[in-house]
Amino acid sequence: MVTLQIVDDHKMVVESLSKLIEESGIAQVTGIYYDLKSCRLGLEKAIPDILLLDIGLPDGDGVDFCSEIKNRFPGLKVMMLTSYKEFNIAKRALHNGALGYVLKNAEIEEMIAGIETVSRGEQFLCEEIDILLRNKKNIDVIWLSNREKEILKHIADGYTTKEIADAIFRDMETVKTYRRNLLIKLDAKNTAELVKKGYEMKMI
Amino acid sequence: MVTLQIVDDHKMVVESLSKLIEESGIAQVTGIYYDLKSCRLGLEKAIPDILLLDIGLPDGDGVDFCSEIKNRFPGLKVMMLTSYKEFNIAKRALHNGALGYVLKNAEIEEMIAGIETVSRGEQFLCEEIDILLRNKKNIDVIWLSNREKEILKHIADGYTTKEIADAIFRDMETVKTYRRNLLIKLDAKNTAELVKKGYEMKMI
DNA sequence: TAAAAATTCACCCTTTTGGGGGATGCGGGG
DNA sequence: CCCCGCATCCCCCAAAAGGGTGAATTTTTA
Repeated sequence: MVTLQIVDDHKMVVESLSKLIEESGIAQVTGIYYDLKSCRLGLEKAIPDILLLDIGLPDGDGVDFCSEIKNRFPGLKVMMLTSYKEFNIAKRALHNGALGYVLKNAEIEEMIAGIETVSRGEQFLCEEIDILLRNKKNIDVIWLSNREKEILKHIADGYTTKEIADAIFRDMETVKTYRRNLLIKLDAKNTAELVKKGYEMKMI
Repeated sequence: MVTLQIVDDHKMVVESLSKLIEESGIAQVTGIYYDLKSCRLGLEKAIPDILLLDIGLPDGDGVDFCSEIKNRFPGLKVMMLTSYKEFNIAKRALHNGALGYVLKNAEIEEMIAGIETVSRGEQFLCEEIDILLRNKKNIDVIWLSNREKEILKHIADGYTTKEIADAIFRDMETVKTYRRNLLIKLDAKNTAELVKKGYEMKMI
Protein backbone atom coordinates (compact mmCIF):
# COMPACT_ATOMS: atom_id res chain seq x y z
CA MET A 1 0.00 0.00 0.00
CA VAL A 2 1.26 3.45 -0.92
CA THR A 3 1.75 5.71 2.09
CA LEU A 4 1.25 9.44 1.84
CA GLN A 5 1.66 12.51 4.01
CA ILE A 6 0.34 16.04 3.52
CA VAL A 7 1.77 19.47 4.40
CA ASP A 8 -0.72 22.31 4.06
CA ASP A 9 -1.67 25.04 6.49
CA HIS A 10 -5.32 25.02 5.45
CA LYS A 11 -6.77 22.61 7.99
CA MET A 12 -10.09 22.69 6.24
CA VAL A 13 -8.53 21.58 2.98
CA VAL A 14 -6.13 19.02 4.25
CA GLU A 15 -8.46 17.14 6.54
CA SER A 16 -11.23 16.79 4.02
CA LEU A 17 -8.75 15.94 1.28
CA SER A 18 -7.16 13.32 3.49
CA LYS A 19 -10.50 11.59 3.94
CA LEU A 20 -11.09 11.68 0.22
CA ILE A 21 -7.75 10.07 -0.57
CA GLU A 22 -8.26 7.32 1.98
CA GLU A 23 -11.76 6.61 0.64
CA SER A 24 -10.42 6.36 -2.89
CA GLY A 25 -8.17 3.51 -1.76
CA ILE A 26 -5.22 4.85 -3.72
CA ALA A 27 -3.08 5.55 -0.68
CA GLN A 28 -2.94 5.52 3.07
CA VAL A 29 -2.55 8.90 4.76
CA THR A 30 0.02 8.41 7.51
CA GLY A 31 0.63 12.01 8.46
CA ILE A 32 -0.71 15.55 8.24
CA TYR A 33 1.29 18.68 9.00
CA TYR A 34 0.30 22.33 9.07
CA ASP A 35 3.82 23.73 8.92
CA LEU A 36 7.33 22.79 7.86
CA LYS A 37 8.69 22.46 11.38
CA SER A 38 6.34 19.66 12.36
CA CYS A 39 6.85 18.08 8.94
CA ARG A 40 10.60 17.90 9.51
CA LEU A 41 10.03 16.20 12.86
CA GLY A 42 7.48 13.80 11.41
CA LEU A 43 9.68 12.72 8.51
CA GLU A 44 12.47 11.84 10.94
CA LYS A 45 10.20 9.20 12.43
CA ALA A 46 8.58 7.71 9.37
CA ILE A 47 9.09 8.46 5.69
CA PRO A 48 6.07 7.98 3.43
CA ASP A 49 6.22 7.09 -0.25
CA ILE A 50 4.70 10.41 -1.28
CA LEU A 51 4.58 13.87 0.25
CA LEU A 52 1.88 16.32 -0.85
CA LEU A 53 3.43 19.75 -0.41
CA ASP A 54 1.82 23.19 -0.40
CA ILE A 55 3.82 26.36 -1.12
CA GLY A 56 2.64 29.19 1.11
CA LEU A 57 3.34 27.68 4.51
CA PRO A 58 3.44 29.83 7.64
CA ASP A 59 7.10 29.10 8.44
CA GLY A 60 8.67 28.85 5.03
CA ASP A 61 8.45 28.25 1.33
CA GLY A 62 7.43 24.82 0.02
CA VAL A 63 9.62 25.21 -3.07
CA ASP A 64 12.75 25.74 -0.98
CA PHE A 65 11.66 23.00 1.42
CA CYS A 66 11.45 20.65 -1.51
CA SER A 67 15.17 20.77 -2.23
CA GLU A 68 15.87 20.50 1.48
CA ILE A 69 14.00 17.23 1.91
CA LYS A 70 15.20 15.80 -1.40
CA ASN A 71 18.74 16.15 -0.04
CA ARG A 72 17.84 14.38 3.17
CA PHE A 73 15.47 11.78 1.72
CA PRO A 74 16.33 11.34 -1.97
CA GLY A 75 13.82 8.51 -2.38
CA LEU A 76 10.84 10.53 -1.19
CA LYS A 77 8.45 11.47 -3.99
CA VAL A 78 7.29 15.05 -3.64
CA MET A 79 4.08 16.24 -5.25
CA MET A 80 3.35 19.95 -5.09
CA LEU A 81 -0.28 20.73 -4.33
CA THR A 82 -0.85 24.44 -4.61
CA SER A 83 -2.89 27.20 -6.18
CA TYR A 84 0.06 28.98 -7.82
CA LYS A 85 -0.26 28.75 -11.56
CA GLU A 86 3.04 30.44 -12.30
CA PHE A 87 5.68 29.28 -14.73
CA ASN A 88 8.58 30.21 -12.51
CA ILE A 89 7.17 28.63 -9.38
CA ALA A 90 6.33 25.34 -11.07
CA LYS A 91 9.65 25.24 -12.88
CA ARG A 92 11.63 25.97 -9.71
CA ALA A 93 9.72 23.27 -7.85
CA LEU A 94 10.57 20.67 -10.49
CA HIS A 95 14.22 21.79 -10.53
CA ASN A 96 14.20 21.38 -6.76
CA GLY A 97 13.19 17.74 -7.08
CA ALA A 98 9.39 17.73 -7.10
CA LEU A 99 8.02 14.84 -9.13
CA GLY A 100 4.49 16.17 -9.43
CA TYR A 101 2.69 19.52 -9.60
CA VAL A 102 -1.08 19.71 -9.23
CA LEU A 103 -3.22 22.83 -8.88
CA LYS A 104 -5.86 23.00 -6.19
CA ASN A 105 -8.47 23.80 -8.80
CA ALA A 106 -7.77 20.58 -10.68
CA GLU A 107 -10.31 17.78 -10.68
CA ILE A 108 -10.00 15.31 -7.84
CA GLU A 109 -9.72 12.50 -10.36
CA GLU A 110 -6.66 14.24 -11.78
CA MET A 111 -5.16 14.41 -8.32
CA ILE A 112 -5.77 10.69 -7.77
CA ALA A 113 -4.26 9.88 -11.15
CA GLY A 114 -1.30 12.05 -10.20
CA ILE A 115 -0.69 10.17 -6.96
CA GLU A 116 -0.77 6.94 -8.89
CA THR A 117 1.69 8.17 -11.51
CA VAL A 118 4.08 9.70 -9.00
CA SER A 119 4.04 6.58 -6.84
CA ARG A 120 5.47 4.72 -9.84
CA GLY A 121 8.31 7.23 -9.90
CA GLU A 122 7.05 9.04 -13.00
CA GLN A 123 6.56 12.76 -13.32
CA PHE A 124 3.01 14.10 -13.21
CA LEU A 125 1.72 17.56 -14.03
CA CYS A 126 -1.92 18.58 -13.96
CA GLU A 127 -3.25 19.68 -17.33
CA GLU A 128 -3.05 23.43 -16.77
CA ILE A 129 0.55 23.28 -15.60
CA ASP A 130 1.49 20.91 -18.40
CA ILE A 131 0.16 23.42 -20.94
CA LEU A 132 1.85 26.29 -19.12
CA LEU A 133 5.26 24.62 -19.21
CA ARG A 134 4.88 23.52 -22.83
CA ASN A 135 4.01 27.04 -23.99
CA LYS A 136 7.01 28.55 -22.27
CA LYS A 137 9.54 25.77 -22.65
CA ASN A 138 11.98 28.15 -24.37
CA ILE A 139 11.82 30.67 -21.54
CA ASP A 140 14.50 30.53 -18.88
CA VAL A 141 13.64 30.06 -15.23
CA ILE A 142 14.46 33.04 -13.07
CA TRP A 143 16.67 32.37 -10.09
CA LEU A 144 17.57 35.02 -7.57
CA SER A 145 20.54 34.86 -5.25
CA ASN A 146 20.01 35.36 -1.53
CA ARG A 147 21.40 38.88 -1.77
CA GLU A 148 19.04 39.70 -4.60
CA LYS A 149 16.05 38.36 -2.67
CA GLU A 150 17.14 40.32 0.38
CA ILE A 151 17.36 43.55 -1.56
CA LEU A 152 14.09 42.88 -3.36
CA LYS A 153 12.37 42.51 0.00
CA HIS A 154 13.87 45.77 1.21
CA ILE A 155 12.68 47.51 -1.94
CA ALA A 156 9.15 46.18 -1.45
CA ASP A 157 9.23 47.40 2.14
CA GLY A 158 9.72 50.91 0.83
CA TYR A 159 13.41 51.41 1.58
CA THR A 160 15.39 53.69 -0.74
CA THR A 161 18.71 52.75 -2.29
CA LYS A 162 20.54 54.73 0.39
CA GLU A 163 18.58 53.10 3.22
CA ILE A 164 19.19 49.62 1.86
CA ALA A 165 22.90 50.35 1.49
CA ASP A 166 23.05 51.43 5.14
CA ALA A 167 21.05 48.40 6.24
CA ILE A 168 23.36 45.87 4.58
CA PHE A 169 26.58 47.86 5.17
CA ARG A 170 27.41 48.26 1.50
CA ASP A 171 27.87 51.16 -0.88
CA MET A 172 24.93 52.83 -2.60
CA GLU A 173 26.48 51.94 -5.93
CA THR A 174 26.35 48.28 -5.03
CA VAL A 175 22.66 48.49 -4.28
CA LYS A 176 22.11 50.42 -7.51
CA THR A 177 23.74 47.57 -9.42
CA TYR A 178 21.47 45.04 -7.72
CA ARG A 179 18.41 47.10 -8.58
CA ARG A 180 19.50 47.24 -12.22
CA ASN A 181 20.06 43.49 -12.32
CA LEU A 182 16.73 42.79 -10.64
CA LEU A 183 14.95 44.93 -13.24
CA ILE A 184 16.64 42.95 -16.02
CA LYS A 185 16.15 39.53 -14.41
CA LEU A 186 12.45 40.00 -13.67
CA ASP A 187 11.96 41.94 -16.93
CA ALA A 188 10.45 44.94 -15.16
CA LYS A 189 10.31 48.51 -16.48
CA ASN A 190 10.63 50.07 -13.02
CA THR A 191 10.43 49.43 -9.29
CA ALA A 192 6.64 49.20 -9.27
CA GLU A 193 6.56 46.40 -11.81
CA LEU A 194 9.52 44.79 -10.08
CA VAL A 195 7.57 44.50 -6.84
CA LYS A 196 4.54 43.18 -8.69
CA LYS A 197 6.55 40.48 -10.45
CA GLY A 198 8.37 39.65 -7.24
CA TYR A 199 5.02 38.98 -5.63
CA GLU A 200 3.69 36.97 -8.55
CA MET A 201 6.79 34.81 -8.61
CA LYS A 202 6.63 34.46 -4.84
CA MET A 203 10.09 35.90 -4.37
CA ILE A 204 8.97 38.39 -1.74
CA MET B 1 -32.95 22.01 7.09
CA VAL B 2 -30.44 24.74 6.37
CA THR B 3 -29.45 24.92 2.71
CA LEU B 4 -25.99 26.03 1.68
CA GLN B 5 -24.08 26.77 -1.50
CA ILE B 6 -20.36 27.22 -2.06
CA VAL B 7 -18.35 29.41 -4.43
CA ASP B 8 -14.68 28.53 -4.64
CA ASP B 9 -12.46 27.89 -7.62
CA HIS B 10 -10.49 25.17 -5.85
CA LYS B 11 -12.39 22.06 -6.92
CA MET B 12 -10.33 19.95 -4.62
CA VAL B 13 -11.28 22.05 -1.63
CA VAL B 14 -14.89 22.61 -2.38
CA GLU B 15 -15.87 19.08 -3.21
CA SER B 16 -14.25 17.53 -0.21
CA LEU B 17 -15.55 20.30 2.02
CA SER B 18 -19.03 19.81 0.66
CA LYS B 19 -18.95 16.16 1.65
CA LEU B 20 -17.77 17.08 5.09
CA ILE B 21 -20.57 19.56 5.65
CA GLU B 22 -23.21 17.13 4.48
CA GLU B 23 -21.82 14.40 6.73
CA SER B 24 -21.87 16.74 9.71
CA GLY B 25 -25.62 17.11 9.25
CA ILE B 26 -25.48 20.85 9.85
CA ALA B 27 -26.62 21.80 6.37
CA GLN B 28 -27.56 20.51 2.96
CA VAL B 29 -25.27 21.54 0.10
CA THR B 30 -27.55 22.51 -2.78
CA GLY B 31 -25.02 24.07 -5.11
CA ILE B 32 -21.33 24.39 -5.92
CA TYR B 33 -19.82 27.01 -8.21
CA TYR B 34 -16.28 27.55 -9.40
CA ASP B 35 -16.76 31.13 -10.57
CA LEU B 36 -19.03 34.14 -10.05
CA LYS B 37 -20.75 33.86 -13.41
CA SER B 38 -22.22 30.43 -12.73
CA CYS B 39 -23.01 31.49 -9.17
CA ARG B 40 -25.11 34.40 -10.47
CA LEU B 41 -27.03 32.02 -12.72
CA GLY B 42 -27.48 29.47 -9.97
CA LEU B 43 -28.81 31.98 -7.44
CA GLU B 44 -31.46 33.10 -9.93
CA LYS B 45 -32.93 29.61 -9.79
CA ALA B 46 -32.71 28.79 -6.10
CA ILE B 47 -31.49 30.86 -3.18
CA PRO B 48 -29.92 28.95 -0.30
CA ASP B 49 -29.91 30.09 3.31
CA ILE B 50 -26.15 30.47 3.36
CA LEU B 51 -23.50 31.15 0.73
CA LEU B 52 -19.88 30.24 1.43
CA LEU B 53 -17.84 32.70 -0.58
CA ASP B 54 -14.16 32.68 -1.49
CA ILE B 55 -12.29 35.86 -2.46
CA GLY B 56 -9.82 35.14 -5.26
CA LEU B 57 -12.20 33.88 -7.93
CA PRO B 58 -11.13 33.66 -11.58
CA ASP B 59 -13.70 36.16 -12.84
CA GLY B 60 -13.90 38.67 -10.02
CA ASP B 61 -13.49 39.60 -6.41
CA GLY B 62 -15.59 37.90 -3.75
CA VAL B 63 -15.65 41.03 -1.58
CA ASP B 64 -17.20 43.12 -4.36
CA PHE B 65 -19.50 40.24 -5.28
CA CYS B 66 -20.71 40.22 -1.69
CA SER B 67 -22.27 43.67 -1.94
CA GLU B 68 -23.68 42.79 -5.35
CA ILE B 69 -25.63 39.79 -4.11
CA LYS B 70 -26.67 41.46 -0.87
CA ASN B 71 -28.39 44.07 -3.02
CA ARG B 72 -30.18 41.45 -5.07
CA PHE B 73 -30.90 38.97 -2.26
CA PRO B 74 -30.85 40.89 1.04
CA GLY B 75 -31.93 37.84 3.02
CA LEU B 76 -29.04 35.66 1.87
CA LYS B 77 -26.46 35.05 4.56
CA VAL B 78 -22.94 35.32 3.20
CA MET B 79 -20.04 33.67 4.94
CA MET B 80 -16.58 34.45 3.60
CA LEU B 81 -14.33 31.39 3.43
CA THR B 82 -10.86 32.46 2.44
CA SER B 83 -7.19 32.38 3.29
CA TYR B 84 -6.74 36.15 3.45
CA LYS B 85 -5.92 37.20 6.99
CA GLU B 86 -5.97 40.92 6.28
CA PHE B 87 -7.67 43.60 8.32
CA ASN B 88 -8.81 45.58 5.32
CA ILE B 89 -10.16 42.63 3.40
CA ALA B 90 -12.14 41.26 6.34
CA LYS B 91 -13.44 44.71 7.26
CA ARG B 92 -14.51 45.48 3.69
CA ALA B 93 -16.26 42.13 3.44
CA LEU B 94 -18.27 42.81 6.59
CA HIS B 95 -19.09 46.33 5.39
CA ASN B 96 -20.28 44.78 2.15
CA GLY B 97 -22.78 42.62 3.99
CA ALA B 98 -20.94 39.42 4.85
CA LEU B 99 -22.26 37.89 8.06
CA GLY B 100 -19.35 35.53 8.63
CA TYR B 101 -15.61 35.38 7.95
CA VAL B 102 -13.70 32.13 8.40
CA LEU B 103 -10.11 31.41 7.42
CA LYS B 104 -9.29 28.25 5.54
CA ASN B 105 -6.76 27.31 8.16
CA ALA B 106 -9.39 27.34 10.89
CA GLU B 107 -10.53 24.12 12.52
CA ILE B 108 -13.40 22.37 10.78
CA GLU B 109 -15.34 22.45 14.03
CA GLU B 110 -15.02 26.24 13.97
CA MET B 111 -16.40 26.30 10.45
CA ILE B 112 -19.37 24.13 11.46
CA ALA B 113 -20.02 26.35 14.47
CA GLY B 114 -19.85 29.32 12.14
CA ILE B 115 -22.45 27.91 9.78
CA GLU B 116 -24.72 27.32 12.74
CA THR B 117 -24.28 30.84 14.08
CA VAL B 118 -24.70 32.52 10.72
CA SER B 119 -27.81 30.48 9.94
CA ARG B 120 -29.40 32.06 13.02
CA GLY B 121 -28.64 35.47 11.53
CA GLU B 122 -25.80 36.24 13.92
CA GLN B 123 -22.34 37.39 12.92
CA PHE B 124 -19.52 34.86 13.13
CA LEU B 125 -15.79 35.43 12.89
CA CYS B 126 -13.19 32.72 13.27
CA GLU B 127 -10.86 33.27 16.19
CA GLU B 128 -7.90 34.69 14.27
CA ILE B 129 -10.04 37.24 12.45
CA ASP B 130 -11.87 38.14 15.64
CA ILE B 131 -8.53 38.94 17.30
CA LEU B 132 -7.33 40.83 14.23
CA LEU B 133 -10.40 43.08 14.17
CA ARG B 134 -10.32 43.67 17.91
CA ASN B 135 -6.67 44.73 17.85
CA LYS B 136 -7.25 47.21 15.06
CA LYS B 137 -10.72 48.43 15.88
CA ASN B 138 -9.54 52.03 16.01
CA ILE B 139 -7.97 51.86 12.55
CA ASP B 140 -10.00 53.10 9.60
CA VAL B 141 -10.82 50.84 6.69
CA ILE B 142 -9.19 51.90 3.45
CA TRP B 143 -11.54 52.38 0.53
CA LEU B 144 -10.31 53.22 -2.94
CA SER B 145 -12.44 54.83 -5.63
CA ASN B 146 -12.61 53.14 -9.02
CA ARG B 147 -10.30 55.75 -10.46
CA GLU B 148 -7.79 55.14 -7.69
CA LYS B 149 -7.90 51.38 -8.23
CA GLU B 150 -7.47 51.88 -11.95
CA ILE B 151 -4.41 54.06 -11.48
CA LEU B 152 -2.97 51.73 -8.86
CA LYS B 153 -3.20 48.86 -11.34
CA HIS B 154 -1.45 50.91 -14.00
CA ILE B 155 1.31 51.79 -11.55
CA ALA B 156 1.81 48.12 -10.68
CA ASP B 157 1.99 47.32 -14.38
CA GLY B 158 5.01 49.58 -14.62
CA TYR B 159 3.47 52.61 -16.34
CA THR B 160 4.93 56.02 -15.54
CA THR B 161 2.84 59.03 -14.59
CA LYS B 162 3.00 60.31 -18.16
CA GLU B 163 1.97 56.96 -19.64
CA ILE B 164 -0.96 56.62 -17.26
CA ALA B 165 -2.09 60.15 -18.08
CA ASP B 166 -2.08 59.29 -21.78
CA ALA B 167 -3.89 56.00 -21.18
CA ILE B 168 -6.78 57.58 -19.28
CA PHE B 169 -6.81 60.83 -21.29
CA ARG B 170 -6.08 63.08 -18.35
CA ASP B 171 -3.35 65.50 -17.41
CA MET B 172 -0.11 64.36 -15.82
CA GLU B 173 -0.87 66.58 -12.86
CA THR B 174 -4.09 64.69 -12.25
CA VAL B 175 -2.25 61.40 -12.13
CA LYS B 176 0.36 62.96 -9.83
CA THR B 177 -2.39 63.92 -7.43
CA TYR B 178 -3.77 60.39 -7.47
CA ARG B 179 -0.35 58.97 -6.75
CA ARG B 180 0.08 61.33 -3.82
CA ASN B 181 -3.32 60.38 -2.42
CA LEU B 182 -2.65 56.67 -2.89
CA LEU B 183 0.61 56.98 -0.95
CA ILE B 184 -1.27 58.69 1.88
CA LYS B 185 -4.27 56.35 1.84
CA LEU B 186 -2.23 53.14 1.85
CA ASP B 187 0.37 54.70 4.16
CA ALA B 188 3.26 53.93 1.80
CA LYS B 189 6.63 55.66 1.69
CA ASN B 190 7.01 55.26 -2.07
CA THR B 191 5.73 53.43 -5.15
CA ALA B 192 7.38 50.15 -4.22
CA GLU B 193 5.63 49.95 -0.87
CA LEU B 194 2.44 51.16 -2.50
CA VAL B 195 2.41 48.19 -4.85
CA LYS B 196 3.20 45.83 -1.99
CA LYS B 197 0.35 47.14 0.12
CA GLY B 198 -1.98 47.13 -2.84
CA TYR B 199 -1.25 43.45 -3.29
CA GLU B 200 -1.65 42.64 0.39
CA MET B 201 -4.96 44.44 0.53
CA LYS B 202 -6.04 42.75 -2.69
CA MET B 203 -6.63 46.06 -4.43
CA ILE B 204 -4.56 45.08 -7.48
C1' DT C 1 41.10 23.83 -11.89
C1' DA C 2 39.04 26.72 -15.10
C1' DA C 3 34.76 28.83 -16.24
C1' DA C 4 30.62 30.98 -14.59
C1' DA C 5 28.13 33.48 -11.43
C1' DA C 6 27.78 36.50 -7.66
C1' DT C 7 29.31 40.54 -5.23
C1' DT C 8 31.29 44.74 -4.85
C1' DC C 9 32.27 49.60 -6.28
C1' DA C 10 32.89 53.70 -9.81
C1' DC C 11 31.34 57.86 -12.87
C1' DC C 12 28.07 60.45 -15.69
C1' DC C 13 23.75 62.03 -17.00
C1' DT C 14 18.45 61.88 -17.80
C1' DT C 15 13.94 60.86 -16.29
C1' DT C 16 10.71 60.04 -12.79
C1' DT C 17 8.99 60.49 -8.21
C1' DG C 18 7.87 62.71 -4.01
C1' DG C 19 6.53 66.68 -1.12
C1' DG C 20 4.84 71.35 -0.53
C1' DG C 21 1.73 74.39 -1.75
C1' DG C 22 -2.59 75.61 -4.10
C1' DA C 23 -7.48 75.87 -7.17
C1' DT C 24 -12.02 74.53 -9.33
C1' DG C 25 -16.26 72.04 -9.91
C1' DC C 26 -19.51 68.38 -8.87
C1' DG C 27 -22.49 65.47 -6.16
C1' DG C 28 -24.26 63.31 -1.95
C1' DG C 29 -25.53 63.42 3.07
C1' DG C 30 -26.69 65.69 7.28
C1' DC D 1 -27.20 74.97 2.71
C1' DC D 2 -22.66 73.59 3.86
C1' DC D 3 -19.21 70.07 4.31
C1' DC D 4 -16.72 66.29 2.43
C1' DG D 5 -14.98 63.16 -0.85
C1' DC D 6 -13.95 62.76 -5.55
C1' DA D 7 -11.97 64.36 -9.69
C1' DT D 8 -9.50 67.53 -12.23
C1' DC D 9 -5.58 70.71 -13.08
C1' DC D 10 -1.55 74.19 -11.77
C1' DC D 11 3.53 75.61 -10.08
C1' DC D 12 8.07 74.77 -7.82
C1' DC D 13 11.85 72.16 -6.24
C1' DA D 14 14.49 68.31 -4.14
C1' DA D 15 15.26 63.47 -3.97
C1' DA D 16 15.31 59.12 -5.96
C1' DA D 17 15.38 55.98 -9.68
C1' DG D 18 16.93 54.59 -14.17
C1' DG D 19 20.36 53.80 -17.98
C1' DG D 20 25.08 53.26 -20.01
C1' DT D 21 29.50 51.31 -19.18
C1' DG D 22 33.32 49.48 -16.87
C1' DA D 23 35.89 46.63 -13.66
C1' DA D 24 37.85 44.22 -9.50
C1' DT D 25 37.30 40.40 -6.24
C1' DT D 26 35.23 36.38 -4.32
C1' DT D 27 32.46 32.27 -4.43
C1' DT D 28 30.35 28.55 -6.64
C1' DT D 29 29.97 25.20 -9.94
C1' DA D 30 30.94 22.27 -13.77
